[in-house]
Amino acid sequence: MLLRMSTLLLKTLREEPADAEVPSHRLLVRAGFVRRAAPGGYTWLPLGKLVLDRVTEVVRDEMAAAGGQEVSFPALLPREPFDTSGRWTEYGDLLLTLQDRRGADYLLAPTHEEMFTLLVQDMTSSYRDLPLLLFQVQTKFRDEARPRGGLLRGREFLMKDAYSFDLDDAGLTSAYDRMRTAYQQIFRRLGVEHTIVAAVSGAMGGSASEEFLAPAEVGEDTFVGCTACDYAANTEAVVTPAPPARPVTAPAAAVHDTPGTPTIATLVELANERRLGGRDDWAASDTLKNVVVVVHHPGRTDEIVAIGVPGDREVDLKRLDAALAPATATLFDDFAVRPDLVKGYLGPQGLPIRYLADPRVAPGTAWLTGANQAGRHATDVVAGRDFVPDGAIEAAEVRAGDTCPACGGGTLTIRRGIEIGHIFQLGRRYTDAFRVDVLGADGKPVRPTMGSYGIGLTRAVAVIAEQHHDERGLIWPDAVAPADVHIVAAGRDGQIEAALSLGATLVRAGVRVLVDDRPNVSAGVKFTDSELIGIPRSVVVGRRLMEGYAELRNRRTGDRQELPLVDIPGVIMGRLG
RNA sequence: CGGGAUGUGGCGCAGCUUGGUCAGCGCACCGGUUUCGGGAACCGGGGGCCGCGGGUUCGAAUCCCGCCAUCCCGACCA
Repeated sequence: MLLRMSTLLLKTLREEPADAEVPSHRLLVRAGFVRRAAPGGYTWLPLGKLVLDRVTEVVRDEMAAAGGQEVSFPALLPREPFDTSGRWTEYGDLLLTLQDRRGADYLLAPTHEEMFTLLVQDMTSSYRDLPLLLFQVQTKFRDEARPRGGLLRGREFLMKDAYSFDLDDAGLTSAYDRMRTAYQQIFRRLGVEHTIVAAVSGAMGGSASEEFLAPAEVGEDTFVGCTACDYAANTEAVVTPAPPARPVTAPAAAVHDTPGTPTIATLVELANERRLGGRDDWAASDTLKNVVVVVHHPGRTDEIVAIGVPGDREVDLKRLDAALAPATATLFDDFAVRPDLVKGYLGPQGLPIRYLADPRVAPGTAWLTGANQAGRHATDVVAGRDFVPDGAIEAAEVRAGDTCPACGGGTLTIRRGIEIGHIFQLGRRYTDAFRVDVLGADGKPVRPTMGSYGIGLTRAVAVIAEQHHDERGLIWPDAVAPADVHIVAAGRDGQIEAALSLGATLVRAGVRVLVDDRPNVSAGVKFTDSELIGIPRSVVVGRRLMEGYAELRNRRTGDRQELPLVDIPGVIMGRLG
C-alpha cells in the first residue's frame, strides 16, 4: 500500500473543532481521520478507515483463532423477534425504531441476540451441531439521548458481537473463558490498557458478566479496585457485604418530635441537641434514609417503591437501575398525590408501599428514622422487629474506602473507565424465548445455553487515540497505524522523486507507506502534519539527499537517526520484524 | 427529560449591549512572484438568503415572539 498525500483526501486542521471536548475526538478530527456528519454519526475519512479496518482485522483474527465463524445479519429488522424476546419494550427509548411504508414496525438493531438465536434454531437440530461460536462485525444503532465524546458514544457505531451456543453449563463456561482469553489477546495487540471488572448484565439478561474497561477520566463507567486483593468491579456490580444478623438488644422504638428536620443533616443536628435516646453522638450513619422512587416495569404499570439506605449514603441511581433491571427507576417527587407518604419523615414501619433495604440494614440493626408523621422521627427502629423489608437491594452509593466485598481486608478505590468490551453468560433467556432445542444423544431435547461477547470497534479506535497521543498529535501502535512508515519529502531538489522511489521499494517488501509528496508545502508543515497523523516511524528525505542520507524518526520516542538512504529499507524491515 | 451555552463563507471567531459604510478578521481555497528542515512572504482573487419562521421599524446579523439544531453538565445508557 502506498498512499500519496498529494492526492489523499486529507485536510488537517490547525485549529480544534469547537465541539470537540475529549482528546481522542479533537485529535482524530484535527488529523483528518474522521469528521462529524450527523448527530452521533461520523464519516470515516481514508486515514481513519484504514485504522478502523486494521482494528477490525485484529478482532476478526482472534475471533477466528478462538473458533468463531463470521456471519452477517441485516441491521434493519422487523419487530416480531424483539417482541418474542421482550426487548421491543424492555430496551426502552434506546431502541431506534421506524416504520415502513405500510406502517409495519422495524428497528435498527442495537445488538443481535434474537437473530443469532433464530439462525441457530433454523440450522441446528442435533447435539452434534453444537457447540457453535458465531460472530459478526456490524453497524449498530441506538437512539442515544445524548451522544458524546465524538466516537466514544454515537448513535451509530461499529461493533463486533459474538454469541456462543453450548449444550450445558460446562460448555458455556469453557466458551466464556475462551472469549475472555481472546479479548485479552485482542486488547494486548491493539495496545489498549484495560482492566477486567465484574459487571451486571443489564437489559440483556443473563448471569456472569465482565467488562473490559480502559481507565480514562472521560470514561462513563465507574469501577472499583481493592487495595489488598485483585477484586475489580463496575460500581453497579459491587455487592455490599451484609453484616450478620444480631440479637435485638435495643429498647422498644420511641417516637420523638423532630420539627424542621426533613434532611439527614438537620435530623442529626437536632437529635444531638435534644439528646434523643439519651445520646449526643448521633451520626448520619445511625439514621435510615428512605427514598421513594417510581419503578418503571417494561410493559407494565409503574410502581412506587421506597428504598432504605444508611443516612450517610446517597442512593446511586445507576446502581439502583442495575439492581432493578430490566425495570428502571426515577425519583418520586409527586408527594401531593400520596398524602400517606410523608416527605422527609418516612420510616419503614408500616409503610404502605413496597420497601427494599440496603444489605447493611440487617436483622437486629437499630435505626433512627422517620415516624411517618410530619415533624416526627423514631429511635430504636429495629430491622426484623419493627419492620421487615420486602427485599434487599444494592442501591447505596459505593465509596472509596469501603470494605472490599471479596477479601474483607482491603478497601476499595474508585476510577473511571471506558467500556470497550463486555462478555457475559446469557444462559437460556433467548433460547427459552424462541424455544430452541436440539436433540441430545439420548434422543431427548436439549435447550442450548448462550454467551454473548461484544467489542465496540468504533470506540476502540477512540480509546487507542485516547491512550496513545502526546501534545503534538497521535501516536498509533504498530498494529493499527494507517501506515507503517511516513516518508516525508522535505525539499524539491529531487526529494519527492527519491521519497516515492523509497516508498515503492518498501511497498514491494510488503510495507504500508504514506508519502508526503506534496509540492510547494514547506518542510515545517510536513513535519507537524506527520506528527499529528502519528504514523509510528517516519523517514525524512531532505537536505542530505545529495550525500545519499535520510533521517529515520521514531514518533513515540522522538529519536532521530541519519542513515544512508540505501540502508533504510533494511533497517525498517528489521524493526517491523 | 432538567440546567447552561451557542448558531455569522469549509474551519475558528468578531460584530449584537447602543438597529443605518458590518457583512468583517485569521486559517483554508484559487492565480502570480519569491521562499524551501519546523505550521513562509508579498500581490491579486473567489466564496456567506448572518440556523428557520413570524413580528416591530423607513431600515434588522443586531430588538421582540416562536421553532429547530448543536455542544457542555446532569438524568438516561451492554
